[in-house]
Amino acid sequence: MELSERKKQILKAVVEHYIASAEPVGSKTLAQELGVSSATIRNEFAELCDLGFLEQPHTSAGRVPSPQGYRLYVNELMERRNLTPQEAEGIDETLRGKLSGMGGVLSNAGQLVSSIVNYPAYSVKSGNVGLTVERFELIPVDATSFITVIMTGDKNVKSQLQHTALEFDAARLADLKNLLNTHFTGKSRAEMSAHLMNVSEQLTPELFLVLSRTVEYAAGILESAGRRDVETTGASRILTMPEYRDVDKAHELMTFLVDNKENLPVPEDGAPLQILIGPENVDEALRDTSVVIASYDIGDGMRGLVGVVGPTRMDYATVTARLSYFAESLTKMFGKGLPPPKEEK
Amino acid sequence: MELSERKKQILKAVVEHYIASAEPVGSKTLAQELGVSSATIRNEFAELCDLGFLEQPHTSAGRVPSPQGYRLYVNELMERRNLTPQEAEGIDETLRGKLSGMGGVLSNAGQLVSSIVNYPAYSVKSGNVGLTVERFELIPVDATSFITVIMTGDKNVKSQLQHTALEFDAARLADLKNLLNTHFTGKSRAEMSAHLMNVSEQLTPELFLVLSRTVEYAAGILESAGRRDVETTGASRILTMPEYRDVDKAHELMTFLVDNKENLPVPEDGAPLQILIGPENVDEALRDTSVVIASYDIGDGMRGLVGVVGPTRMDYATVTARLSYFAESLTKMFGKGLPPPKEEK
DNA sequence: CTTAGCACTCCTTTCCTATGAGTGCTAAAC
DNA sequence: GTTTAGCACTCATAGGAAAGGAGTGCTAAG
Repeated sequence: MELSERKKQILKAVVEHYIASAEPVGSKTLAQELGVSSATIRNEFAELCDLGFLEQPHTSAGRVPSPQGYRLYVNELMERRNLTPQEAEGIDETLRGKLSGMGGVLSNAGQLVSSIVNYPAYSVKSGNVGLTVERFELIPVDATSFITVIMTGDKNVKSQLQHTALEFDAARLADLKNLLNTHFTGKSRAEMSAHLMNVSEQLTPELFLVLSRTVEYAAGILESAGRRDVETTGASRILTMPEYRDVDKAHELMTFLVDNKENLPVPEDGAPLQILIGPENVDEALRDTSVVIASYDIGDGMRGLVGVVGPTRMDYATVTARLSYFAESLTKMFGKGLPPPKEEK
Repeated sequence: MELSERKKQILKAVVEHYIASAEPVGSKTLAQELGVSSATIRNEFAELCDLGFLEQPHTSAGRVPSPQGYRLYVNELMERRNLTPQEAEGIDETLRGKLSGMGGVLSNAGQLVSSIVNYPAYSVKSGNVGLTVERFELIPVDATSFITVIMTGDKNVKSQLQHTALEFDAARLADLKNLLNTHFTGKSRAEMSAHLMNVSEQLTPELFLVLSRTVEYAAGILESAGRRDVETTGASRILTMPEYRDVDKAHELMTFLVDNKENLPVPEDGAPLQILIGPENVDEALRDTSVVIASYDIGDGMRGLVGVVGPTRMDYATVTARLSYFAESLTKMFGKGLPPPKEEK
């Protein structure tokens, strides 16, 4: 069933007042605003309560939006405002500063978002599970050490100095490199270690040791690339919010954000922006919080993910606007950025 | 002037009770413990107050150690206990787990320490300012891209895929590599950019662009290696401590730990363990906190640094014991670790 | 020098009482 | 039939008084 226009207006007003003040909204406040008497508002309040859009903290208090109320607000009532030029400029500024300053925007995405929206935030590096090594290179350094360079299928390059017990002349190194490139490229971690066993008998123990070191290094790279990494930042921002004046509540959420970050919601579908309100979160610890998640394009068809966590009384309009803008900016940056930052993390 | 033995005992007892309970210690408590009457204790209390080792929150409350009291406790009174086997095992366990699991123990040092001592902690990666590039390597990938490998003076290796507008055959690449190795090794960032200007005229603009990209990449590496990095972890742990039941106080410290981490104390001298108590901290924000800092040997004569932050009522005995053990373990690990972990961060 | 005794301080807790914002309901007005 | 004025009622919050109690400082005796 559809709410009357006035009910919607009232709900919208309640949500917005409550977001701004964190205090239950009374009928008088809205009476002035909507040009009807407080009694009328009260009647509407009562109905909105029955319908489950509003709640009363206690009998003689004002009204507070229920999760369902927020949901309707977010879906239909909220004005999807654009950023003010100042806001946009601020975000651009933040992005520019960090982009040139540090290697990875990606690893800082959470931090950036948190400072942009002023709520705790998290960023997810989705694991690239099918990744394999595309190429091995070995560069001689001195008699007993060489540089291992590994390029993975996603064109990332990692390298490491490797000391050995063996002496390597150019020819032996070339042999080793050949061995690596013929037998250990295009293989998963499991396949690599299986293969390592296969060749173990054809090699001297010393050479085998060197080889397995290199392969382990490669496996480590694949493993870390395959791992889904979640980083949270700005958790302490909740301490400024009235809902977390209670230290225990704050502590609970903060430890969750830090220790259980893997359980933060990561929607699988590709919606550019997703909002989870209160009990819509599966995780018990997020039942009175809302999460806004945006995804952005990293290039190579890969997607990055950033989320914002806050009380259900979150400023959805601002957060969604800013987060969308941020995600779009990032997508643009990766789209046009000539060589996408292959900088090592 | 030297305190009487009994005064020391009393001070010690007060400190230890207060550390355990966070509540002012009364004369009765200690009377039982020391086998004298509460009146005697009170007399001693009064004198210890006059001498500045104890304080009274208010006239009719028990006594609390003053910073000076903690200082004496730490310097003379505290029993530098050894770890219980369980504690040692726990730390070893933590170290082992993280060591094999992740690349850098270093970057996780703060986190490890925080979990070991149960206070917020930080780790400092001291900047290597005089670092230069030791060697450039370029590995052809396809016509218009190659891998840049850079080994720095400290034997760390970083690499990146570089796309160019130019076509590079093996000979040109070798030329470029030569140019890099003859003119841009052993140079500081400033010298590198100066040199870049010098050679700019002898090259085609396209080639110059490629060269400068590579040099910029190198400069970036040196810059990040030269930067002193501080990371804090476990800040939320303060929320369990009675002194931070007050959200505003907690918030103040937490934002300091996160946003001003560069201002966390980094002693220059090489003491293996240093303790800063309350007002001994220069920074205003740390005036009611204590900081315990340990340094450990990374090899190559470099030192790592980890610090623990907590209320002045910190459990110094446990923290120092565990932190020392941790630092020693790390030193040992780096000492014997055959090739010290040159893993890229 | 130690200790029992005692008056005193002052924090903490508890209980009580306004206060007041806000409600639900009824009955009149539009 | 919706809107509104009026009114009794609810209940969280703030303020203040009183009680309780832990701990003190001081004095005088052991």
